[in-house]
Amino acid sequence: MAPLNEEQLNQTRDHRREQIKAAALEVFARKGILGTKMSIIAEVAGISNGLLYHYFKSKDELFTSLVQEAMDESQVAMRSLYGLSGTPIEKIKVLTEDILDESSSPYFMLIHQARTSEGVPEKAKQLLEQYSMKTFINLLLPLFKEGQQAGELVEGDPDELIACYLSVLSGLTVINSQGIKVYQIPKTDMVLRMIARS
Amino acid sequence: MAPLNEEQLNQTRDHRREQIKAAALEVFARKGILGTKMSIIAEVAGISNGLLYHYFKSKDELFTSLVQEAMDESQVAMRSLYGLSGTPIEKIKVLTEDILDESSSPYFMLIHQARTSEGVPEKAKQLLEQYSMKTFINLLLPLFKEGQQAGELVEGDPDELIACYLSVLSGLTVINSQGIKVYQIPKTDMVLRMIARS
Amino acid sequence: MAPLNEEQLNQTRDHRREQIKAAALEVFARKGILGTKMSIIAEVAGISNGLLYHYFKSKDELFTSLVQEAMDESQVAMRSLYGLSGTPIEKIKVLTEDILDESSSPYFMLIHQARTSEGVPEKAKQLLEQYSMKTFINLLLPLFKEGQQAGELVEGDPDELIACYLSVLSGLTVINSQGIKVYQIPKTDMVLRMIARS
Amino acid sequence: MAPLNEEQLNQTRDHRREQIKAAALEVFARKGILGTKMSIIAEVAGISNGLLYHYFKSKDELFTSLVQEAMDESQVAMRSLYGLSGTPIEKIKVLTEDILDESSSPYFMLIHQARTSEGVPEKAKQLLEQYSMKTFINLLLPLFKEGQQAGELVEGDPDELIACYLSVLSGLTVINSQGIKVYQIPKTDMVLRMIARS
DNA sequence: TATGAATGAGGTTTCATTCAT
DNA sequence: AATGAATGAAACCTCATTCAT
Repeated sequence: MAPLNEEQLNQTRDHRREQIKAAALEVFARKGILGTKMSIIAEVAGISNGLLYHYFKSKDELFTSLVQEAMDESQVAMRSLYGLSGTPIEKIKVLTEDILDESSSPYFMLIHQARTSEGVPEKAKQLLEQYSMKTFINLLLPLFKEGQQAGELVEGDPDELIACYLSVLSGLTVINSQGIKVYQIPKTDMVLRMIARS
Repeated sequence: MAPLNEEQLNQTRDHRREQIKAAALEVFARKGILGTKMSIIAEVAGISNGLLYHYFKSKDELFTSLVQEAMDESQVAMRSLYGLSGTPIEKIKVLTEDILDESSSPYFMLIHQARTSEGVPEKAKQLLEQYSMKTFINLLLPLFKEGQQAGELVEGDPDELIACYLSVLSGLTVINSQGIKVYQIPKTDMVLRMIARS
Repeated sequence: MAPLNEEQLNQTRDHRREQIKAAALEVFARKGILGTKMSIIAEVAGISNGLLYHYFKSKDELFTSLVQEAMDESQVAMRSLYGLSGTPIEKIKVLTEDILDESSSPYFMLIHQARTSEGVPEKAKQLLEQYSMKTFINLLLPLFKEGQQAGELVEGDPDELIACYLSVLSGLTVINSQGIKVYQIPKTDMVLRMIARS
Repeated sequence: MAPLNEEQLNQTRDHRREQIKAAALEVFARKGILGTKMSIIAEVAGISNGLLYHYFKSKDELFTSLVQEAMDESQVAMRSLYGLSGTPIEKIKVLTEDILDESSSPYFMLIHQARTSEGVPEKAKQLLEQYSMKTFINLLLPLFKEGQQAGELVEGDPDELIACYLSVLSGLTVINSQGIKVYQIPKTDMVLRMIARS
């Protein structure tokens, strides 16, 4: 008599949630919170306006949950570097390309939006403060230190080095998207030059 | 109390316009178009809400006129480099510090906002397309070429070099503001390393 | 497992209807029409949202059918007084206690809600007009007249007496519920004093 | 050059506020919070929807400020009794008529709505708890005690007496409005009988 | 010119009701 | 019969812009 078994339901629900999150991520990352209308997200997700609120309590909650996810994913990406083979600088290159790659960058762009835009919900701001920058710096610290010892990276306070490197990438990430086709440049090498010893 | 003569009136009028523009620049640069309310601009300018509309037809017009001005000022700043004494890389350093300096950066930030934000009026977008990037590149081209010939800058297509350099600065500009005190880093040197020959 | 026969099906159906009505009565009586969400009724009834609509076409219909039932029950309660032994004032006391008793009052509260709240469906209003007050007055008229003749009740137009008495009870009913524990007062005696001859 | 002097402005503003409050009081008192649409208040006040928000931050704030005012006014009405000449029961009769009089009752109705309806803002609830009932009881306590000593009122705990008396009036107040023309009865005398010694 | 009240279009959110399974 | 996802109308609220003075 039950219309759908529990597993099927959960599957559908999870699928919908992902579908909505994917749509929201795309739009939020590109347009920021204020530039994003819930109706657009609904449209992109191919669902009705009201259904959004079946899955997320509010625009703020949706945005915040994406920020949370973005932070997690970013950390995973950074942690995974240590599993790769290669010299420190090579690993950093992988990370850089990953961030600058449009297809994977929405998460980084979202974080950028959350950091630099107006209208970001308080909770998202707290997430950023808790996790961000310092956390990322700590994650990359061993890698950069190793790079410095190997003489691959420039000297100086590694914390500052990483912070600056991430800031530049964060900025470039946005420039890179937006449909702004400034120039298709091999940016990776240039960014690396900031931190690489010649 | 004799009524003001025409010149005085014009002076007052111009003064008001500048006053409004200064306020608007500050707010737009920090909060973007969508994050900026006309009422806030009025408040910062110390005038009433309605008076804004005596001087600027609309929010869009106000924003666009600021973008125009920002482009002009940026060009002036770049052109003025050629009047300085010093090697190319030294001149580029001056420009970089100028851009990264918070107090002078609102214009650069505004341009960044205009390039990367949602809700930018069509006319402002056209301005950006007309003038921007290519124009700036052309302005800096002699300087960068000179730098390459002098062996101070890395080799490669100078257009790409400049575009990338400006993109990074554009991104950093926003990071730099926003009260985001991520880290107080001597960014200038690091940014320069992207383009400087070791 | 043999399929259920028709009678069993009907029984199930009726049972469900009662289950829903009981839930709805409780919630409507406490929160009024506008304060009551269909989803809450479903939850209280322990069924799904959609199933409500298999048994009742709409919120309005559900509410209206409850009002109908409440009217009927109230009349039954009043009619049953005549079967009791005791003096008129004693019977009225029984009725009063019955109405003020929280556990039995939902029906009276519902009628109160229907009379005094916004958003009451037209059909429920018609029911109230058709049946209410005048009907109740007529039901109680013999009792009150008898009481007056016995010198137990104050004199005056018995219709007015009853109307006022019921109005007061109606008002108290709501005060009494709502979790408003203003004061635990032996209200019955005081209310009776309004109509009882000293 | 100033368009209107400050006094004129304040006058206009105050007038508007009162106009809005009057409209809101009327509608809230009759329909409760949930039954009242901001657009209706605007319509009744003869202004645009948006202007409401120029004067009151939200529906909740508007409602709450009215509740505050209603509490104040009620207290004033009760305090003023002590300035009247006459016996205690005569003063209580004045109060009763005042409350039951339709024209002055909106305030009492609003308080009733705030006490008994769903959707009442938290702040309004706090106001009710702070001030209500106990405060009113204390205000009337001397009067009722005096009445008891004079043998005009029935005996018993005066707190309970007052609480019950006010509850009945509160309930009647709503019945009385709503366009429910149940019966035009001389209710005052009947209500008084609840508390008056014969 | 200058003010701040006033308007109204448009965005967010809720919830009765319908639909697919 | 039963479920819970899905829809869409309608309410609240914001803010660019206009208006009366």
